[in-house]
Parts: sequence; C-alpha cells; structure tokens
Amino acid sequence: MRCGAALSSVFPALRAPHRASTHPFECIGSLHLFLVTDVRVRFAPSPTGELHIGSVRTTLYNFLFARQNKGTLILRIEDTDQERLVPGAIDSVYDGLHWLGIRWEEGPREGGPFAPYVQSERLPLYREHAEALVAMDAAYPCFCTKERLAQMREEQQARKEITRYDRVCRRIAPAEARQRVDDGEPHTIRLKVPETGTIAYHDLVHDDVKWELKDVEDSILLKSDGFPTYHLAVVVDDHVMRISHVFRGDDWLPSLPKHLLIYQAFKWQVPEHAHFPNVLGPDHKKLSKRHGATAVREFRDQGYIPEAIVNFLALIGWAPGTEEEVFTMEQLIQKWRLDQVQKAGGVWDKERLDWFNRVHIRMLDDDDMAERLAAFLPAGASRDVISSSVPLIKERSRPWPTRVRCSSSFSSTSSSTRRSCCWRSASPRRYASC
RNA sequence: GGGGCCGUCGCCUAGCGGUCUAGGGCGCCAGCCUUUCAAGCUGGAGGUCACGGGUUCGAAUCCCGUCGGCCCUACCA
Repeated sequence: MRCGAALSSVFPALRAPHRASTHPFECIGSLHLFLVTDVRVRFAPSPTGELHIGSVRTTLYNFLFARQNKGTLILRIEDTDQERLVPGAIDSVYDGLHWLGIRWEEGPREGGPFAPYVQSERLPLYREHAEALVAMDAAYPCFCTKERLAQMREEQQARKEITRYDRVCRRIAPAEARQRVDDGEPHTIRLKVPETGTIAYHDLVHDDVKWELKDVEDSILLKSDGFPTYHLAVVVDDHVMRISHVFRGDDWLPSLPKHLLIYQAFKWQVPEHAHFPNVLGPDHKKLSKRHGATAVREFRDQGYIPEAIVNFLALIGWAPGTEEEVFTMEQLIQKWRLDQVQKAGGVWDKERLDWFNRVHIRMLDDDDMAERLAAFLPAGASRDVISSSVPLIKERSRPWPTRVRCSSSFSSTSSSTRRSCCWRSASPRRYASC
C-alpha cells in the first residue's frame, strides 16, 4: 500500500521545514499533483567518471519499466562525495544515454517539480532530516575523529574481532551531546540501530530477505563536512521525489536494512525495491576497467551500434522465456518483465555482443547505415564510396572502424576484389594487398 | 573474521513436481556457398541441472545440510 503517506510528504513544499523560501528546492507556486499509483523510477549515478556500461544496464531496466507503465524516469546526480568528483562526468551520462536511445523526464537539465536534481544542491534538506532523526532518537551525534576510528579498526583487527563502530558516542547523554553540538564541536550523525530484533523485506527480484539487527552497523548518515552519505540521501530523496520503485544493483542489498530503518523512523511508505544482479567480468567479479572497455564512449568509438548494445545488455539478467532474442528498443519495452529478471549475475561476453552488432547492422537500411558510417571516415571522404560500400560491409559486418579503412580504398575493379576489401582487416600489409 | 546474496553446457539463458532421453542463442567443430573469408546457410560436439541427504509413485524443479563464488563490512557510492 502506497497511500499511507502524509499530505506533507506528497507535497514536499508544504512541509514545515521547507516553508521558508530560502531553500533552492522550493517549488511553491508550481504545485504538482502526484497520484500514489504513479510509477516514478530513477537512476542515480555518482559523477565519478565515464558512464559505465554496467550502470547502463540498470538504467535500461529503469527506462523499460517506466515506459511500459507510462511512468516517469528521473535522473538524479549523487555527488555527495566531494573527493571523487570528476569533471565532465555528467556530460558523459547525458551523451552516453542519449546515444543509446534512453530518455528521461526529470533531471538536472530537464528540470522538474523536485528540482534541483543534484544532491550537492540539496544539502539543507539532508541536514534537517538528520537532525529530525536525532530528535526522534533514531540517530545520534558522533564526535569520534577519523583517526580514532582508524585506530579502533586496527585494534579490532589485531584482536580478530568484527570491525565495527564501537558505539561510544551512542552512550553520551543527549543533553551533553546537544551541548557539544551547539558549542560547534565537529561531529557526524550516525544511525541508531536497535540492538536486537530482525528486519525483513520483500524484494521484487530476490523475494524475502532478512537481517538480524545486531549485525547492522550504526552507519554515518551525515558527514562532518555537512554532506550526507548515500544512506541518508537516497532515502530522503526517494521519498521526497515520490519514487515508487527503487531499482539498483544488488551490491546495495546489504545496506537495505539501514534504509528501511530510516523509512521506519520517519513513518514513511517504503517504495518497492528490486535489486538487479551485476554484470560480471570473465573472472566473475564485478565488471571493471581491468576487464577492458567499460565506458559507453569506448564502445561507440569501437563501432558498436546502440541497438546492439541495448539488445545485448537487456539479455544479461533478463530473458523473455521464448526463443527469440533479437529485439529493438520498442520490442523490449513491450516484452521486458520485472518478474523475469535473473537473480544471479551475468558475465559480459564480448563475442556475443559482436554477434548482436552484426545482426543489428544487417537490420539497418542502407541510407541509415551510410549516415552512421560517415562518422568514422576521414573528413572529405567521398559520399559515393560510402554508399556503394554499404551493402558489402553490411554483409560481413564487424565493428566498424576497421572495415571503414578498407572500404575507403575501394576502386572500380572487379566485384570479387571489392568483396575481399570489405572483410580484410586493416593491418597495413593486408590492406596493401587490396 | 561477520553479514547478505547467488549456484542449469566455456558464456547468455529456457525450465516453476511428470510433456526433460534438460530447449534456444553466442562461441567451438564440420559441411555447403565462395577464387579466398572472420559474413551467410546446414549439421554436430558440449550439461549426471554445485555436492550430499531427505519429501514424493515421480525432483533441475519442494525441504535440510555442505561446498564454492560474489557483494557489503569507509566521514565511497
């Protein structure tokens, strides 16, 4: 049931702490009405580098779900770690996703009723919620320094104990803590996890999952620099932005109990959650740079077409249950189903991607293909050469740049010669033999 | 170390108690087509369903245990 939310949370602008017009996320004057049944999903990259192909898969599933439910897709930038920011990362998200044909309705550049969509621009919101949690006794200020924490961890390790925050600040009397905070003593705010009990949840992919609260750490919610950690920021934003379904990688599953505790403390309706399996490298570890190309841009530069990447990616972690597997984006929107999503991680298989690339290139019409090919040719290359080579290249399509170099050497010799030019690799010697 | 999750051919997967002598695709192998070919077409090899116990007339499918892998265990997301 999603209708338990108080009016104030349906209209965030009406909530008391936000009534003052000093806050950038105010939306008074443009009240939007949201039905509790509206599907609102979001993808929330942190701008720490180039758009990763693995996070594209999660985003794709979000997109497909939004489209088939006539819902809204939201882009939110989670830049709460100031130290890991990489300039240009947001451009990479926009470029990569647009190239792949993924569109969204609300985001930093699109705007929307819950702007801003960049977490570093919503800091007062998180601070207020962290303080509210303290007031409710669901969180507490922690005055431990990073140094003490590091030392504590070291000692725990030496004693072969579980490395976990020892909760010393949890035992400080509230009045004293209040005083120290008021005196300006640097501090963080930690989640106050109940010492006993269990917490359970029904995940849309993993079904029932549960944890013993004694195993859950008092994680930091608000850092001493005033920025929230992921745990606080996701919950607050997902709630405030009226997110109906949280879809993310299943590496987040272990921290779900913390998020649940926050929802509980605020008495907020918990959105549906689905934790998707990760895309893995050949060694079955999470796909990363050491496995080779992972940035969308690299695939584009290598001559893969977006149709192929989308099709290939969709099929890691999902299968339609029939024997067909070549799909366009439109068909995926029709056929993809959340309840068919796999639990186990899937390995990135380049050979299979190459096959999908060939298949989708053959499906392109000639004009379209000539158009796309042009991007890979040196400036001033003859349009006629491109057009005449299209049918031949299509027949033997491999990722593009290699073949393009060959095709630019086309002469009007016999058709068999032209043919061989198409498939030969661009190594100088072979090339010369064309 | 602690917790969580996962486990069908090398890889992506179908399969939800009998129709499974486990199906499809990638890759691999062979034949065909081609002057040649990594393209195309046709065919083939490849899985005792992680392992061990149950439950059942019957289990890849349900239950328990074991093992293995991965993820989390940061004032990173």
